[in-house]
Amino acid sequence: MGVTIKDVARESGVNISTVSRALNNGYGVNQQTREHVLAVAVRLNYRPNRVARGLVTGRSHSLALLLSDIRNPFFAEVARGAEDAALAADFDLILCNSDLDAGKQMQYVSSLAEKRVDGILMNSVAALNRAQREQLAGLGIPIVLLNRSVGGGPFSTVCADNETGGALAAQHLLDLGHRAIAHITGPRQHGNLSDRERGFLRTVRAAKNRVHAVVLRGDFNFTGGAELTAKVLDRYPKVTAIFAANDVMAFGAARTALERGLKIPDDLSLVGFDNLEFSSIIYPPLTTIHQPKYEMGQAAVEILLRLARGTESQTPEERRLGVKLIERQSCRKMA
Amino acid sequence: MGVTIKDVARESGVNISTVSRALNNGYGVNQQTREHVLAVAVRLNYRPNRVARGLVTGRSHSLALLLSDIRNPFFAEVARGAEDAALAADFDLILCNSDLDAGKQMQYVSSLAEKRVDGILMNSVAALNRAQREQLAGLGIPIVLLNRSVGGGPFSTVCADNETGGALAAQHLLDLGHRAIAHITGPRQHGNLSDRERGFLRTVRAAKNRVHAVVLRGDFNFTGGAELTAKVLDRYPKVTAIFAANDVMAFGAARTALERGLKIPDDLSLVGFDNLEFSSIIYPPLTTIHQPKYEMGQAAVEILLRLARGTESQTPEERRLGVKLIERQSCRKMA
DNA sequence: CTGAAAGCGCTAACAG
DNA sequence: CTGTTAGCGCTTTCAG
Repeated sequence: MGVTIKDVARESGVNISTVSRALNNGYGVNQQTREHVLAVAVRLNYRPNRVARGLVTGRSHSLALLLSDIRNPFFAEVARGAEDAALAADFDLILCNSDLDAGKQMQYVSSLAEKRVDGILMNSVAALNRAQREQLAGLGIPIVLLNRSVGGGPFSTVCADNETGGALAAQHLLDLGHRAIAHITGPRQHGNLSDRERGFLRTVRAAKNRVHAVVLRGDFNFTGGAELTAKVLDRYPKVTAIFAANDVMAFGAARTALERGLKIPDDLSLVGFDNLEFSSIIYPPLTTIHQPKYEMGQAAVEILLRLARGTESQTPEERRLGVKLIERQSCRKMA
Repeated sequence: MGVTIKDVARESGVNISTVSRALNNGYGVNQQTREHVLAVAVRLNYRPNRVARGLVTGRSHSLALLLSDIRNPFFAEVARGAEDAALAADFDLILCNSDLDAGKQMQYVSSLAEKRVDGILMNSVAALNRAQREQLAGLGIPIVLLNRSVGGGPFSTVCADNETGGALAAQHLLDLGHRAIAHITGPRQHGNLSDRERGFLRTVRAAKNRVHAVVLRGDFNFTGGAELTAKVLDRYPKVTAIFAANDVMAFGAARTALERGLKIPDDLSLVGFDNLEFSSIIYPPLTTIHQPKYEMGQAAVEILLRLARGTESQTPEERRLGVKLIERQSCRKMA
């Protein structure tokens, strides 16, 4: 099982090093010889053993994508962007689901280090203690953090402009004439969510007319969205619009509205965040802030590749990608 | 960057082969020596280079998952099952998005072969010509095909019991008293879909009472579902229930119903297939046939691992996993 | 331009 | 139980 470079060398009557050169660099070898070698390689159906190559070059030509769960459509989109970028550079991508478990995460990283991956793209990183951060940094493997708004210390980061997104959502609702708006979101510690909140509040407070804004926190999932919306409806009957910190919460909000017989957007306007594919399928199609998920995965891999190519660890890069409002049919214009 | 087995050997005053044994098999080495070596390894923060190991053992301890697009939630779920199973065996999983492009697919396979992956899990395989099939088989890498109902020739297969699923859907609607049912589905060539259709038709024809059944074909996506439903409504006004060949089509069907002012389930009953996470989030929650997606990924990896472990290519295995009806709120009982 | 030789880090006989 | 010795398949000096 396996025709090696030796076979090709023997068969074409040259030395293995010549075969190697002919197959790789290309230069430093006679055009004729090269063509001959190539022909033989094809005839023999030779496939270079990348493992062997990796052993000598020290690089495996593979990257890893560490995320909490690929079933989350947000991550699936990021993963696709990352994989496409990796493929374009002829790298492959190892998928790791960490479930946000710090232990599992470190175990993955450790195993990836043994495999000599050329870089790791970490999304939804579990909180790391100092020792773990240092362990990561000490690995000598390029790492880029996705969706970490705070500086990644020694690591490069990629994230969306969450604050602007929050501002965009608020401004849209303001423009539509809403004067009592609720923002339903997750816990304070969540960096991205609090950035969105900050943008939202900043904008609302800067409004000319007096605007009532209220922020409610809960789980940032479907159920959380549904429950928080119920609270909003109960406690703040004057609210005419809800800005959900992500699309899934918005779906929950829509469910609660429906169950209470409220029509969206007639009785309640709704804005989400993420622009998941599903937000256009749900009814009514959701107005939301688009996050360039695919591009984030792509950008992260590009940075990783640059880092991996570089001889020494370069200065970390922080890339912030733009967001935009996608107007669909979940918001109404107030009288 | 890189403490090797040599360093550990020198530092602990034994030969590298002893270190290797201490770290791997465990047996054939004095308990004391082993502990000492292990301690030194830890102290030096030694991580074995798996690439080097792979070169000599001939196995890379990694599998590949080839699918059309990870953004499809169905595949994401399969991928999660596969990754969990791989992780449990300490293998890692390389993600490949082929977009159902035969060329891209073969290119991936070829590259994976160069990397010496220990097995390939192929989902949504592009149609392969004879030469390609042979090329695949000739690679000597274990391959399992997912979602291929027809025998995979030399390959093992894993798929859900689609025919039973179709039957289950039909029976449910029949039990509810529906007597005019439409099945909206994809092209005839699609093996899984035609299995579902067969189960559906078989059951409907076996019904005691006379039942009108009609099958319409189109794209098996959201738009297709929406368009086919419009056709059904226009051409077959007596239809009281639609069985969509997959959930996404059912979502399209729901959209059309909504746009025409029809209420589900009051005016139209709807059954899907797949049980995507979203089918419980949409309104009304969709009654559907559950496909064990996670388990399919898991099973495929288990077979792959068994194949990879085996010395010689064993006889291919065909695994068919059970499906079940998930009753939610998109169907009504007829008078 | 090409060949010879060293060696990447590790495992696996084979001796002892 | 432990050390010696070959390589795994390839790249990469270093000569020629």
